[in-house]
Amino acid sequence: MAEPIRMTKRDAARRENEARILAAAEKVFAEAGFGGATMQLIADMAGLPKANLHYYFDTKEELYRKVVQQIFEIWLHAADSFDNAPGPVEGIGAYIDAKMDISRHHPFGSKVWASEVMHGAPVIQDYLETTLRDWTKGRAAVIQRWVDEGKMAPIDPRHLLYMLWAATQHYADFGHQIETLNGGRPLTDRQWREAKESVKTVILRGIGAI
Amino acid sequence: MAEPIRMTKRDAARRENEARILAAAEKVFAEAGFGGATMQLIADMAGLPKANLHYYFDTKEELYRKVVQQIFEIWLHAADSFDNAPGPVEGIGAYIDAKMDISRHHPFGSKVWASEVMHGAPVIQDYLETTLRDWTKGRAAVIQRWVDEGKMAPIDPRHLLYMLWAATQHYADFGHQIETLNGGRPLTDRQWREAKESVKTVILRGIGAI
DNA sequence: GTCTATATTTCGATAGAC
DNA sequence: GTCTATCGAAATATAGAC
Repeated sequence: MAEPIRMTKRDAARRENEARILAAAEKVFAEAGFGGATMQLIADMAGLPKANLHYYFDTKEELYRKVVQQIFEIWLHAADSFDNAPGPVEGIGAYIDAKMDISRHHPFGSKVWASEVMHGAPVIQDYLETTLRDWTKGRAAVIQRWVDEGKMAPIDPRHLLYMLWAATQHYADFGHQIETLNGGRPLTDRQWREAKESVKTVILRGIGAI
Repeated sequence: MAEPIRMTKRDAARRENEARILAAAEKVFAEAGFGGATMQLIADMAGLPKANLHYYFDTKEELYRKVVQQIFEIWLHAADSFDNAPGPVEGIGAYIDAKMDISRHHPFGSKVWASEVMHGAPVIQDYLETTLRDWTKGRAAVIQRWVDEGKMAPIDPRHLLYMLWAATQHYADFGHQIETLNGGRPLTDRQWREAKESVKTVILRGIGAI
């Protein structure tokens, strides 16, 4: 009779510990890279003995893989803003907003993703070739339709998508450089709004949508 | 009497070995990150015994530092295209051309730079705070002048610079992703030209310069 | 200047008591 | 499930013959 309750408690502890470890791992992997990250650093940041990490995640690589998968999900959700939009002003505008918000609130995830891709995507190559390829194909078709409908200038949809990814993720991946050039201070709320507006204005006017 | 010649030969050998090591190190650091790179890998790629690396560069960190400095010089030279331009179309257009060429021909350097900044610039923080800060201030002033002269729309010069860096370097740093989305094949000459034109068109129209 | 062999350290992973 | 102690592998760095 006590079993269900004990299982629930145990499961709750497991979930919490896993979440703590994943959050710590995301930060450490982002700041030190996969090779520079150590299980000891992650354990210290999670407030757990190193051996416990190996209890929840067999190997360092498995832990890293989970972190990258987590990030990938976040990227995919940003695409929702893109859908069901009547035209590029709403669709691309909302997408930029969503991506900029992610850069601000998930900078570690963005960096881990960037690092993974820069090193040749040794862990998530299959995602690139399946999920991301399909996603890109679909969005490129939407953009092409907007071009055909005369709602924006004729731009290669692929290169436009790359520009959107580049411009938005830059604020996370190169956040340290931006902060340094900002006098060593993080961007304020106001500056983040200005950044968003700058990106949206240049892109939307650049594709002839406004 | 023979000394000068022997010194010259020795110096030539030294320079060639250093260059070989630096080229190999740039590639390995780019592909594996600082932590993932090993002196053995670099030595193998340079075709030298591992101990020789320590003869030319005392520590792994010193070798890495030299690689990053080399890259920094390349970035600075790209700024020449930006100067002495009558307006944004010529200045920013030439800058985009130069940065895109660097992304194509120095992808490893770009990745090492990106990785260094992403990890908080532990090695080149002083460069960010001096050389890069001054450089950015100067270019931002030029852009602001163009705005004041009515040659382009009122855009925050900082955010425009970030967009230029982001859009151009993305083709190096995320080259693997772009290649995967291109059917697993590197961009052709034609596709590189299209990429350049896309970036230039969107940016220059986006800032109201064309 | 070059290279082999090795010292020293660090890290990922595990064993085993609790 | 948790934690201490430790193993074994791998990496940086160096010693010393040539």
